[in-house]
Amino acid sequence: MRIAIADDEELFRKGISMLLTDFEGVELAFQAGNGQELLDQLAAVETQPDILLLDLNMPILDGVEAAKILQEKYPELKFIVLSSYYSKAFIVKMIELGAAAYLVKNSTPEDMEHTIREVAEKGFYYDDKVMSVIRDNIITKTRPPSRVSFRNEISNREQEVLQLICEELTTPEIAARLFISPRTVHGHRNSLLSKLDCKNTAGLVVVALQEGLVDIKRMRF
Amino acid sequence: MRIAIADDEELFRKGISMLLTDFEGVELAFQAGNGQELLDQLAAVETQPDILLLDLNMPILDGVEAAKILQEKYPELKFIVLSSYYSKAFIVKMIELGAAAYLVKNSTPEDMEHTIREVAEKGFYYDDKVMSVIRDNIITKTRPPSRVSFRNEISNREQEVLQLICEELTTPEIAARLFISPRTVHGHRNSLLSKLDCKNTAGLVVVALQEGLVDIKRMRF
DNA sequence: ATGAAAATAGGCATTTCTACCTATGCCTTC
DNA sequence: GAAGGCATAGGTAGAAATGCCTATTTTCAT
Repeated sequence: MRIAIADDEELFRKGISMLLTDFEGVELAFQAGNGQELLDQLAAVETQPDILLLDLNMPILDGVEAAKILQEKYPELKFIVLSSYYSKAFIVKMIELGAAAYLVKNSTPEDMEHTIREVAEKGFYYDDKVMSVIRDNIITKTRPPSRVSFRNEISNREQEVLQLICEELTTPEIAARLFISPRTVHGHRNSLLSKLDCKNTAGLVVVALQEGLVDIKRMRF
Repeated sequence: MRIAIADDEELFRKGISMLLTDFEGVELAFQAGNGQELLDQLAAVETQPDILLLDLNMPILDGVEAAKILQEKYPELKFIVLSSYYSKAFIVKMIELGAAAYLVKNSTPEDMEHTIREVAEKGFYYDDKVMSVIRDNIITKTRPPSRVSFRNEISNREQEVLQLICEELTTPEIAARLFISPRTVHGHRNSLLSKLDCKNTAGLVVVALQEGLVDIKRMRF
């Protein structure tokens, strides 16, 4: 089984390489320090690696962008995403881009070997944490806006206003859409800022998207 | 742990009941022969069951319809879908409706016990087959809209400004952070609005998050 | 070295946002 | 029936954002 590594940290790459050599039947295909190098190497080698360990944080061409290209040009290549943290947004994004697994960097070597072997055998491997994120994502995405965390705290009207803010409407536009006074929209916006503990509109949108408080289907894309 | 069963076949229900009594710490809450009976029983009992085994094929009110109502009225109730076949469409549908697990009827008692225990402990359990269906569904659902990446269009400085906007900084704050004039930040912000085709800050944040143009790790949560 | 793009910065005008207030009518819950 | 939450709406201010201009310097590639 040939494994390639794409990570910007030299030391990390070397460390992983050492670990991989200890694994039965595993061979290092090549290493890359950024997404561009990775693509260059993939284009250069004659036999493609079976599995790629792909770091999210890389200069020049990062993991997300690299994954988009991989999905297009090398759909057969199974890649395991390496990241420092469990980030909801990244997990979802990378799974959507075809990631075979999502491995946090402070996992044990045993975790890594297990992940690699599962990916080799079944084509993918999602641990409990990742599955949980995926499940949340499926359920909240299809059951439009309905969630527990902040969902309990904000009122229906506030949610409507939040939705429209995320759809790039200004206060007067929202007022017109909801047939209420702009001042009322102000009030709801202020409640949202307070309840969601934000400093400005940007914060509201971040929280709304991260917490699934709005219906993404109604938005751009 | 109290478990309820909803299945139209008397013999199957009895058989499952017998099996359940063999499991450590498991107690039968009640049985129902169709969806309507299930809802009646749920409304009647004083203490809700912890887990529900829900058959898909039932007369009067089938599993799918029952699940919709369960999701609405008893969102806390974890239900395990029982079905005769692995059907992609059903798996996807039921997971969307909040199913905690999908168990085919010719599984072994050990499989069933394992599923029940995992659901009790983690809140859900998807076996390899189910996971595979979910994965296919996610990837194919999100692949079509292959839109252009904005990554290449925005400059480094613009990306930095975008990042800080998403971190809820105002223009003067961003200017101070980057040691440049607020007017320059204005310029970058305007370029972003233009390049990303947005109407306001809210739009910028939406695009930034959806397209992964910013480092989520540096943000709230 | 010439042109293109990026980064820098400003003027001016308007709109929008945010932060303090107050206040009323309508529900539901206790 | 009192209390509290919600939706409604307004006053006043100042801060921020947005639009539409111009202009310089740097940087990079042809």
